Amino acid sequence: MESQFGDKIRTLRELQNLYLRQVAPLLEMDTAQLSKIEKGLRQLKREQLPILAKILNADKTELETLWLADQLMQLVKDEPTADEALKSVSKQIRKK
Amino acid sequence: MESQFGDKIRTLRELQNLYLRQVAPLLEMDTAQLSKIEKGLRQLKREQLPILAKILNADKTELETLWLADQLMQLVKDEPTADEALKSVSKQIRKK
DNA sequence: TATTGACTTGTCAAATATTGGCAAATATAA
DNA sequence: TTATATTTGCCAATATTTGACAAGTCAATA
Repeated sequence: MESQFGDKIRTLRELQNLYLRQVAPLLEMDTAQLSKIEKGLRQLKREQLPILAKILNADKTELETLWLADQLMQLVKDEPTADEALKSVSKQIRKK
Repeated sequence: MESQFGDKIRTLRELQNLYLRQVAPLLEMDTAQLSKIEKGLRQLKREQLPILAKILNADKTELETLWLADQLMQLVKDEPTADEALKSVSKQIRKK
């Protein structure tokens, strides 16, 4: 599982029987880019998330969560203190 | 509290009675940069962490955790799904 | 086995973002 | 005022990410 977000949007796209070439232009990119995004080799821009959610008829919040989780994972994946750091941030967030 | 990491290394530096101008060159930077790092306006490079820990006579793991937490915070701070995303990553990490 | 359509991969220049370094500004103390 | 420590603003240099295109694979099928 390379990218949870990528896997998800690929699955959703296939469920809707859409081709890359149909979706990509709606995001103003070419199929190559979207292909890479689905494989986790590139990041979708944050502001494109709602657009994609609409295209795929998906829950925006769920996609946002997966997208953010991917970003976080990238940051912590080789960090020995990942667990503690994540916990610490959760705690800080909850305080707000 | 702008930056947990910055606050911490500033405190440690002051405890050791060191000036920016004494520490900065050991990290091959000027005082302005280090000042910004302590205030959370710039990031210390990951690979400089162990060097700084040694200079400040600090626990390397603790600094790593604070440093990583700062990076994570930057990513999630305006995200409505921050909490869920953080939890999800924690779970994935634990599986490894 | 040739063609077609969908997707993937590699490359590289262009666009963005981050950093380094300097000079000037501020602050505090003597 | 002078001296020392730190901060701030600016912008060039560097690094990272992206966009665009071409060529590639793969599977279905004529």
